[in-house]
Amino acid sequence: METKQISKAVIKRLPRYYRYLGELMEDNVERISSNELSKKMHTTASQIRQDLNNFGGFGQQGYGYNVHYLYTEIGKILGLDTIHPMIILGAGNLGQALANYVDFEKRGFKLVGIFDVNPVLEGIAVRGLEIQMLSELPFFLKENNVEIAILTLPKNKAKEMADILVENGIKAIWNFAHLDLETPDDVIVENVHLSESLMTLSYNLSKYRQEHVE
Amino acid sequence: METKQISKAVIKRLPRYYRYLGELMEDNVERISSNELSKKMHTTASQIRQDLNNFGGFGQQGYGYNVHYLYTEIGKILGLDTIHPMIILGAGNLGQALANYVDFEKRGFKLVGIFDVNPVLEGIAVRGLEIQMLSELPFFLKENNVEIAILTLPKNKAKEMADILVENGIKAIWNFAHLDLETPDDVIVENVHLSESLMTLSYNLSKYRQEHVE
DNA sequence: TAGATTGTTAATCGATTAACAATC
DNA sequence: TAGATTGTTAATCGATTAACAATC
Repeated sequence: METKQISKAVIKRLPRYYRYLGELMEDNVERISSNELSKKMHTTASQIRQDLNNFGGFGQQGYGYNVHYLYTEIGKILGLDTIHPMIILGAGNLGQALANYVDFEKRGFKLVGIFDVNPVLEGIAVRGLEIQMLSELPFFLKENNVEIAILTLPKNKAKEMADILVENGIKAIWNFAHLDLETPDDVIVENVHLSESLMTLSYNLSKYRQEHVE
Repeated sequence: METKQISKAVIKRLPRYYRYLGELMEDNVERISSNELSKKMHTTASQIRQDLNNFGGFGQQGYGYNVHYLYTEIGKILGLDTIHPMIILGAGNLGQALANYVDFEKRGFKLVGIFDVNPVLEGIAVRGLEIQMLSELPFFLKENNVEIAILTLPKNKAKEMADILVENGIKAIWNFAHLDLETPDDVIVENVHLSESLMTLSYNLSKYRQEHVE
């Protein structure tokens, strides 16, 4: 089944809509118009309507959007209505931080394994899971249903492990390593390049200084 | 001084150029053409030349770009040639993980303070810095030169602290909290919304499944 | 019904790619 | 010099915004 191609820009905005709708629900707001929402989100009503209409007509003329309904629908679109078993490769500071993110489990992202190379870490429990050695990974992948692998290993190790993940049929990698993974087309890679984000901040700061101090 | 407006898309790509050029330097590559680089980076030579020419003519006809020179110049553009004193607000898992990121210090991002609300953490050393109480933050900001504040606090606390940061003249916030900070125009906010990144991955996974399994 | 607001088409704006003259 | 490759202008493509008929 081939679905209509939806632009990356739209997809990147969906989680933000989801977040705002969640907040509206917390505030017991029942319905909202694209215009009101656009003001809250500092965007245009037109963009909101265009974005949502990629997925269906969730609103009603003269009424707007039902907050709860829209929240649920966007949740479905984002795949938050199913459980996603995840493993973490790299039990360093970042790996452990991600393991302890409560929000993820709430949204269906369920941690089922955590791995590292460092023998010192073996057996230490993180969020109720004992850290395993990366050498056990291929066996683990064959025995367990894993959807998403989180890569928080150093560059070289990350590259090596990505190959093993692909060989064992993993189709989604959340990559925190400072490299672009070379994976087949059917493997989904979502990168979080923290240092690049910090450099962007640094750029904006420098530019601001140049424009205002001199 | 008003500089020509450079699009966000271009700026977001700069750190990636910087990373690739760094790798080329490690491999002792002296010069590279936009065409070669475009193949490595899976982009177009045209885009590379356009991007770079926003900042100046770094190349030479018939020769290409000198890797070391271009690396240095992009570093300067990104503000990596100066020291940026940073503080971390929130000494939880993520805060500590970021504190221990070796790469940051290498690029001039120098951690000078780490804060939390939890009294249990007070005085515990992270990367040689004792965790301080957030109540001491305003005083600390008055006494010390701080450029960047890293926010790894929960939502509510983050909102509150952002106001204190702004009041005390902080001009750059690296925000990991799950909210959009409402700050004055002259405050630069760079968001890292991890859960939104994970949802994007989840969306792509769901879409892939729909297109291929059914 | 009248007013509000969507869904959707058309217009505009911006970003990417192509092309090529300039020049090393 | 001839070949290579940039810097830059022009063409294309895509995304955002505006407008408005449809309809609740």
